[in-house]
Amino acid sequence: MRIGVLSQRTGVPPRMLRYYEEQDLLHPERADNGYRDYPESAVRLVQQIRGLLDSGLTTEIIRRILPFLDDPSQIHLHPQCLTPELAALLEAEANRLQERIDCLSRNRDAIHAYLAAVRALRTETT
Amino acid sequence: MRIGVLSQRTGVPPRMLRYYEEQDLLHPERADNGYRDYPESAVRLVQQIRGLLDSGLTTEIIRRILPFLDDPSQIHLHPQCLTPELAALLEAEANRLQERIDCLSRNRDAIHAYLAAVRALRTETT
DNA sequence: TGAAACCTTCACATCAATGTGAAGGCAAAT
DNA sequence: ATTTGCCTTCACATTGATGTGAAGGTTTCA
Repeated sequence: MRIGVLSQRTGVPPRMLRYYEEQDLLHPERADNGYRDYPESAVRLVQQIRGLLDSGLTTEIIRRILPFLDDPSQIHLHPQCLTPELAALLEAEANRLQERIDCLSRNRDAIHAYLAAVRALRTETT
Repeated sequence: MRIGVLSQRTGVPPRMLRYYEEQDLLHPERADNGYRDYPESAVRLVQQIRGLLDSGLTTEIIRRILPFLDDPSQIHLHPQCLTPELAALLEAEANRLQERIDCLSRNRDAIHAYLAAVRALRTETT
């Protein structure tokens, strides 16, 4: 699929898709005329990249962990590919994700608690 | 406490503490000589702001939800203060936090799954 | 009193992510 | 075949969060 179609299906402007490619997050094939040719799986991939970017991860970190996220080909799944350094990096990234999750969860809970408290007050005084 | 102390205790440079004030996230008192004077509670507040910023929230959104997050004085806790519009805004923000949480959780799980799979392979072939 | 270490404001620089426009080639349809 | 719309690259602008430095006042302590 071409860049315009992928853009429409993901809501991400073509300019950004080219930028993600420049950042080594996408690697579309090229047609004979030089046009980018994305596989069907690119739709989910772009959505995943967007979600991670929106969650405050930088393209550099995304580039590093992306190869290990729901990779269907599992080409990396050879034990000798998981050096201790790489394992440590992945653990560290997972921990940083967890920190963000905890932070967001706390604040989500605080918002809900506030709403619940006000509503309780309202019914109480009705 | 003065800005240098708060900076040391939070790891956030003074420049940023002044920026957060400019963005209406912090409101320190001023001493006679014009120096900023932060209360003890500012330490936790700054940590909370940092967590939210790191999680991809913008200062504008943080400014809007901050008054409702673990506010001990509960000065906002009057039912008539919670207009339907404000309630909707808070609900919407909570939902956006939830989306981020889900996205980060999925990717954290994917990393863990990858590590577990490689480790299983390793023991299997040992 | 003077030096060191803080504070103030102002201003300009940087960095990542994104917007936008120009100049030109390709493709599908009337 | 020409228009219309998409594609290409190149390049400069913007925005939000930061870094950094200048110029000057304050506090502390020797």
